[in-house]
Amino acid sequence: KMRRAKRIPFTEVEKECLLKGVKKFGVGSWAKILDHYRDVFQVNDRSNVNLKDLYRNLTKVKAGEEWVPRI
Amino acid sequence: KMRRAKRIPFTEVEKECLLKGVKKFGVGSWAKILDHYRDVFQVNDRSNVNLKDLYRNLTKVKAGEEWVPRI
DNA sequence: CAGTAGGGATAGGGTTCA
DNA sequence: TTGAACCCTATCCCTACT
Repeated sequence: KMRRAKRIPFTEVEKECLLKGVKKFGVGSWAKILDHYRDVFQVNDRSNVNLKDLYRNLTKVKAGEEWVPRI
Repeated sequence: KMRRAKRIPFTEVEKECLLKGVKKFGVGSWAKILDHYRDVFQVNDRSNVNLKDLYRNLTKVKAGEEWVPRI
């Protein structure tokens, strides 16, 4: 099974589409969000699991940081 | 999170096991290598991340040094 | 089989200190 | 100042479950 050759950081556009998608379809609807913004996410070959991971990262409380609701 | 009390240089045995492990399991299979040679790496409490860092140091091109394939 | 959740592993930039 | 060892964490993978 092939691993990705290298890590591809998410772009600001990808992050914005993910957050808009969560507003539109709800948390956990990764496949729906991926399809709705497929033109954006296909560029870097993102999967529904990638979107789940990005959301987890965007919403997690960083060390020594106050919690702020994200969506 | 606890920082290590002191820096522990890698032994020659540790370096040999790492390079053998890379031949056996491939670059990036740090957890597998750690487990296969656990008797060696447990001595100084090495982690999979430690092995990744060691490999990076062993294979990196030093200043003013010609590049030589390492594995 | 497709999808999601959560734990775990890896990659690569950063940091420390001798 | 360089470099070996160590840290940080975004990204990616594995597996159980539905």
